[in-house]
Amino acid sequence: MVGAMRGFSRTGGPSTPAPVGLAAAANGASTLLDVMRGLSGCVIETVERGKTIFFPGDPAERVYLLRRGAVRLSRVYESGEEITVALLRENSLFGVLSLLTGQRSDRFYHAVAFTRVELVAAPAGSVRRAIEQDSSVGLLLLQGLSSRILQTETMIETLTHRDMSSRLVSFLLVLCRDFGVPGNEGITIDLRLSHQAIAEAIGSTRVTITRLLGDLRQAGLVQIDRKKITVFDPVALAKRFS
Amino acid sequence: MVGAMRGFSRTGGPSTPAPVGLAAAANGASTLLDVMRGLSGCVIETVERGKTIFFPGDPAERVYLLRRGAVRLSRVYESGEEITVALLRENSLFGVLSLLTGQRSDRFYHAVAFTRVELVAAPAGSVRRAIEQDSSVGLLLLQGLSSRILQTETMIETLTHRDMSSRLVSFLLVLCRDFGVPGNEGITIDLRLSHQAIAEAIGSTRVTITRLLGDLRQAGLVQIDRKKITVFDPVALAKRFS
DNA sequence: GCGCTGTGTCCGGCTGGCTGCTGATTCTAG
DNA sequence: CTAGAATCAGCAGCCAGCCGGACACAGCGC
Repeated sequence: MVGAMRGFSRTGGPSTPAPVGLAAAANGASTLLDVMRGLSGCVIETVERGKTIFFPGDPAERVYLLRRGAVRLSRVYESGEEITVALLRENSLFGVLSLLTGQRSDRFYHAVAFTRVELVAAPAGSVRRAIEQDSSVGLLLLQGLSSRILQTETMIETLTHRDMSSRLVSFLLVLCRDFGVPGNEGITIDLRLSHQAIAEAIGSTRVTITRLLGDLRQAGLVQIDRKKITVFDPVALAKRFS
Repeated sequence: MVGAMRGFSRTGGPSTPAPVGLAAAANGASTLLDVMRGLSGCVIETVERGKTIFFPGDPAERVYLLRRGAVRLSRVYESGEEITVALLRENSLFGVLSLLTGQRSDRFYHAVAFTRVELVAAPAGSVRRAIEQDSSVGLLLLQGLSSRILQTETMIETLTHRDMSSRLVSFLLVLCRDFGVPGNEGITIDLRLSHQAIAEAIGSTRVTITRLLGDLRQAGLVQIDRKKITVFDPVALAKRFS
């Protein structure tokens, strides 16, 4: 399994062969992206929709920053069932497992490009060194992780709703927050979502999602055009909680 | 609401009035606890079981490290319903919201001491400064947050199980990992858990939990003595997934 | 053209939520 | 230490919501 086709196209190291993580240090207002790009051993990758970024069981040696697109983190069970643990939006950090204990560890999630994706990957050791050499790096990473935690906790909130209707509504609102682009008639979720994908994210089944989405559409709350969902009025939708 | 009884007992600042976050810096092998204790403005608190640490709406200005005990992070709805977003174990970092954007923000969770709790609280600004002055601080905090993320994601996995039986089993295993103390006849979860509390954590109802726990007990998989659950054999329990 | 993936719909069956009640246990205040 | 209050646990019955499986069809890519 390890080493199977990855569908990557590497565009070499950092655009400028920066001196180990000091480039970004100079000004304090630099972004996470700048920092990551400046790391030694950093690689900028483009991954096509549906291709794997890492498999469960792969060694965890790099930290990723999602620069563009969406990534799905999922758990695969022996039964073949697959559940989505997180749908990462732009500027999310992932693969942080590698930052933990010095001892070598393996991925247990499956990371797949949910859309065409651009990401920056840096070796964990390199990240550690950069932090030691430049304190502002640590702060930026910390903020990145903090916002990941908040996102994840919102998702937990979504999942503890008892009835599927509330769960779906709550999930749609999360998606609006993370992937929504405002249009003239509401917020459009910029992802091509199949009912199956939604079901895997909120712990339901395809059929149920079809039914509930149909209800929402008939109620005039959402619109679906070629797998893209538009929420007309998030506030009105939020009232749909049981 | 803000400023209501908190049930705190503050034991002054850092035991030694350390120079702004440099104390812990000296040796690289220091712990998160050492770091936090060394921060300027840091406060060590003891909170009794059931007392609130922060309310939703309180200003988010401090970062907490849970030194001893368990903390429940929950969301309170207008309906009066309350769901548990996280059950934090020892050495968990929380209140990280305050690290984010420089602009002032407010808590949206309710943090309650689930057991008698000892915690270290430091102002966000102080944490930021410490990171800038001592790079090793950033790394430690990062590792703390990383492990929080992994915990949270495990919880998401638990919550996406469709049938309540699997969900409960999965949750019990999480609790064993986080709060389990090995005994001569299995692993005992060192928390006094009411059925209601479990229900609020896994999105179910009190009655269902009662029934399912009864089933597990009758199957000889767990034992419950005065609200403390003992799992005889986690491996056997894990086979209980649908 | 064909196959694949995704959507829409129907139905039977059962899980699990809801309500109401009772006895047990724990907490608190006097 | 005890009495009363509050929380907790267990049980039963009812019913809706959701799952599982199955099938037809639409759209799209190859």
